Amino acid sequence: MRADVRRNRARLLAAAREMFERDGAGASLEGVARLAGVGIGTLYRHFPTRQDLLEALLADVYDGLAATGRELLVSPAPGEALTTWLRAFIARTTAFPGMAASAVMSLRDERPGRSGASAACRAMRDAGEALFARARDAGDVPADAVFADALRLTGAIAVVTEREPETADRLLALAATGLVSGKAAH
Amino acid sequence: MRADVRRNRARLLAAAREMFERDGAGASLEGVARLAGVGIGTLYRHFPTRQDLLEALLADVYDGLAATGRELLVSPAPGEALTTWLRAFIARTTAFPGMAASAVMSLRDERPGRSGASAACRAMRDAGEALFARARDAGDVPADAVFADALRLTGAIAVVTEREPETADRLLALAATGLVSGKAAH
DNA sequence: ACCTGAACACCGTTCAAGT
DNA sequence: ACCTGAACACCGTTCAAGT
Repeated sequence: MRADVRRNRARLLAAAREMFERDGAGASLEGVARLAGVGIGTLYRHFPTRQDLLEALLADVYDGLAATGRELLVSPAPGEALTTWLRAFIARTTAFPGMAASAVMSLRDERPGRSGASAACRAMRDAGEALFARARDAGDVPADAVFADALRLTGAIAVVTEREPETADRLLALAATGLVSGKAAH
Repeated sequence: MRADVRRNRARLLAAAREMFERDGAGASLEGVARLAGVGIGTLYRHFPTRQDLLEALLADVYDGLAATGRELLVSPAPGEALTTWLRAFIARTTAFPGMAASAVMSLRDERPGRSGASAACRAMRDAGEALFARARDAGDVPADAVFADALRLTGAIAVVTEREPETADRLLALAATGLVSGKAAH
């Protein structure tokens, strides 16, 4: 990749992060290009859709979560390690309004021919799934629970509690404990 | 209210429902007005913001959920009655993409000087809370759980599983059972 | 090969004129 | 009192011209 191309890409990502943190994920793309000091056409060349731009930002988040997940794998309490990681997922996917919704979309996206966010997303999921499997083997997670569902549920909490960390913690604790006991849970 | 005003309002709501079901909650408001056979200014006079229009549609949903909640109050199994009602909440707030997000917003909205959706929302919450309290008294819900959190968590599931009823059921079952057992749940 | 920004299209919102 | 729709503003997106 040419040096100026790489620099433009980096500037666009930095500008997008700044604009999104100020105005949310729906911020003006013209504003992003202006702040990056490039033409609007350059933004579209690098990121054909808004979701592409969002997923490029998410890729960094996913790299960090994958690393955190691998670190937690050696912690003594499997169940606690899992909830710690899920809390980190929420905290880091709520850097700006709309980021968590984009994350949930990227979780659903299974198109194989994609690199970038998709590869980072897969690595993040693998790290989380290892934590999940360990907790399940330890009896800390119901035997029939599926990791993809657990992550989706966590993403759902992130979506509705953006910018309200205390509420996110309460809802995750509620989901962890279980809302309804016994056979009533279907 | 004058007859023509009431008729315009009804036409706008029917048109909005149709457009939203086709294009989601972000559908063109000009298109809604056109379909309703009124000028765009009339739409804005009746519903100053898109959220006002969405909440008017939600008010009907909330009325239905309040009625369902009161019926379920006499069912023999308190925990099961609660989950049935929560499932209904998800099913009825996902009539079109974006409706559930709007519902979650209306749950948060506590402005007292509002009628319409707000009153219907309060009645819906009261009915749900009665079911919740009964389930808690029966020991089917953790003693320290809060209804507002349970409803918010259910809304979160609705937001990320719009148009995927099976996924919604699985996530709600997971949240009901509990993701992580014991002290690991924080 | 990449970048630029004018040009086009579309939509949200307001408000002066009309009924 | 309510309705209309032209007018304005803003933004997303493309693409011909330039480097």
